[in-house]
Amino acid sequence: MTKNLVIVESPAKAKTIEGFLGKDFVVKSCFGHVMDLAKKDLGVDIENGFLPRYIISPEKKKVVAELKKKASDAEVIWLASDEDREGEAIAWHLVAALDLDESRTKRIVFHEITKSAILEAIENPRKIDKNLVDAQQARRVLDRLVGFELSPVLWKKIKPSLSAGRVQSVAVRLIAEREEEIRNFSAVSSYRVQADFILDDDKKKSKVTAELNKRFSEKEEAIAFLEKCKAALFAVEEIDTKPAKKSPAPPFTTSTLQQEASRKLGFSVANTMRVAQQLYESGKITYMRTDSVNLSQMAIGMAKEEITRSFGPEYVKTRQYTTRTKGAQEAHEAIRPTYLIHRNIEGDNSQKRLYDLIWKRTIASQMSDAILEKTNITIGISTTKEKFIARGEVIKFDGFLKVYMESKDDDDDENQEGMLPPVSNGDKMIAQEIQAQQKFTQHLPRYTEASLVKKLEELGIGRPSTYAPTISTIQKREYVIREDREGIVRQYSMIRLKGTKITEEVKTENTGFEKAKLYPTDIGNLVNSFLMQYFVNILDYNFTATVEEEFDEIAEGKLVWNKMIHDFYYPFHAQIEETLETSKKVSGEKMLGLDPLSGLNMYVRIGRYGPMVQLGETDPENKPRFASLKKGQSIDTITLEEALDLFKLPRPLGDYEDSEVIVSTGRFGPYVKHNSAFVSLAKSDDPMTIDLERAIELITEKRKKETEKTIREFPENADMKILNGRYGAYISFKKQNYKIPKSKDPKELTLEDCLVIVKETEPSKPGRTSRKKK
DNA sequence: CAGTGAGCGAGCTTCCGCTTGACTT
Repeated sequence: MTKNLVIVESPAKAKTIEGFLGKDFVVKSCFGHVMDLAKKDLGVDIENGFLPRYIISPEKKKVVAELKKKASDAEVIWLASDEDREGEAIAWHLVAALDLDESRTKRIVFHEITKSAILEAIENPRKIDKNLVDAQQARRVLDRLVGFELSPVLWKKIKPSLSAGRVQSVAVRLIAEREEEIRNFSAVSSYRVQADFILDDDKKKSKVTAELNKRFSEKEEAIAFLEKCKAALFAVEEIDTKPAKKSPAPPFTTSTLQQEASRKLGFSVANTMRVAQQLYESGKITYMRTDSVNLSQMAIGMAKEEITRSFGPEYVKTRQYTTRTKGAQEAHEAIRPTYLIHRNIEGDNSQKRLYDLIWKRTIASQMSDAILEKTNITIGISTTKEKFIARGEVIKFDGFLKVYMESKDDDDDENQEGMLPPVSNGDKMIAQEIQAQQKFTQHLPRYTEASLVKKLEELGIGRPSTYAPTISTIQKREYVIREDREGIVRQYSMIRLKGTKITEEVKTENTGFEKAKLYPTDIGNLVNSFLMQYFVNILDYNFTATVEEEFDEIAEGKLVWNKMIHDFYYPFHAQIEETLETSKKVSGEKMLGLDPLSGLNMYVRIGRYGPMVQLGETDPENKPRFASLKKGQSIDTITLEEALDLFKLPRPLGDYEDSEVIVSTGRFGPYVKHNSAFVSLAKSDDPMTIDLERAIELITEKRKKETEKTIREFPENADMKILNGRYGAYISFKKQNYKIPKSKDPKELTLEDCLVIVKETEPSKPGRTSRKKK
């Protein structure tokens, strides 16, 4: 008999809390939401006041059954889900799913996982806040209505299986629009002038690098300036020294952790979350999905101690940060080490590196400001009114910089500011060399996964638990692709004045190289422009912020949730109907030109299976030829020549073992076909240029792998095989696969052993990756 | 797994936000 059953969302949290409470308490977790709208139809009864049709989520049936059993023999059930609208809804769903009666059900909340916080929560139970639940219902129903009415429009007007939603469609819009801006950008160049001086009277001949306070747009102006410098005298005219300070960044939230792990460690958003989850589950950090920068008093106390011990009391400056993020719900603490005293942890390399980052960020957030001194030295030129400026920065007290410095997205540090030598007004300077270098303006940077998360968070779109899944959805739908792209080589000119000689040199630089950046695909662009044309209100960057305000009103009891949904739905639904009626099917079709050989028209468009080219008209008499675009090609940029190349496949390479070898490209990329066997080409192979020799090499390799795949065969029974797969050895029998018990050595198994295993074990179910049956 | 792309029509796809395992050939 359990006296008290406490239900929290996360199992790791359950374990911790159980330790704080006495033996009269059992703590279990419900693993997040247990109920959701039915997936069939809309899951919402529109005619009946938008009544949601809830079901217990199929994957939660087991959890619910277990909790129900535990609850039935508990005296009091404490619902301790998070204190935000999703958490409130979870508590409410638990009441329904577990069939709890009000008299023995209590709702409690806490913001930090400490004994005192939990005990205090137990002392102050409350009832479920129905207004907050209603705000969640409004959020849920709105997302369902938008997603499930918008997506089918895309199926009809563009292509099946596409998706649209309040969050993902805005994410795609951001990327598509940024690419558009970059396409329209044209770089403008100007000449930046820098001089290397030495101090004339100084014995050490100290060096000073200074930049001219003016850039020249034309090369002639830069040369004219250098001409004036030939006979000029340079002297210090002004020294301006002023104090400055730098403050540490607040502790990590999900979004800032993803950004810093991306910049400092090169982690993808998904990888960061996976590693953080591992750290959380082993008790090393606090919860990793949070929008709060808040640290508990206990954590601040630990930080103070740790900083005093490691760096001295002058390095301590405790701070309580306030969350400014739009729509933040702050159900958790910031992400921090559970015990700041643990400087290092056990674990794999990724875990150690991410932990180190979290430790440093947390500690730094409670450290003193860095005190700096910034100095500007103005150097006059006797022959002209322009000035050279030398900038210096000296750290007087390092403070938090001893531990941690936040990275920036654009880290092209051109002016590294360091120490300047001591100078006085009037000091003479000698110019060793003056360079005018042609510089180009830069377009806005493309989004990385992490900088997209940052932007979404700024717009108040998405939640800590959905940033990583959203990023993966828009890539899975092939709206967006993450890739590296080569830069281009560009020429720039460098004009130097040394002594009295001016020389000009044309140099080259590589520009525009991109690493792991997000690009819109053809489908992404097409879907985005369609949605922008017909549903600009949903794609509006302020749409979420506006509905969030209404959700807040619902939570405050000032607005009835289904009234809000009613007011949103009917105009929106009319828009859907109108679009279905008036808009044409779109494919982004363009004519590229004429095939010089056949005289047929070449078109490029989005087909049922993605971007494609079509040679000839759609005509039942003379069917056109089709070909898919290759990876990396786009309907925006493909040329007629490239399109013609696509029809050069399949290409016969010659004969091998008396049958023809053909190279072509299919659903899964380029391949070589020989007899009825297919071999995929390597990344480095090009189907247009591959020769017979290389193709035979690929075929032989594949055959070798095939033989290695078989561990054992039995002459007595051809159906029975022991094969080596991705997850180790397994038994294959009559097209079914069976696991081999860990206790058995696959090499030692006899045919009899195998037959026993086949008879006694269930065949492995085909995985999610296998093709669906038609 | 492997050269699809017409048109018909069945039946399917799809949202966001909370949580982790179960499982893959």
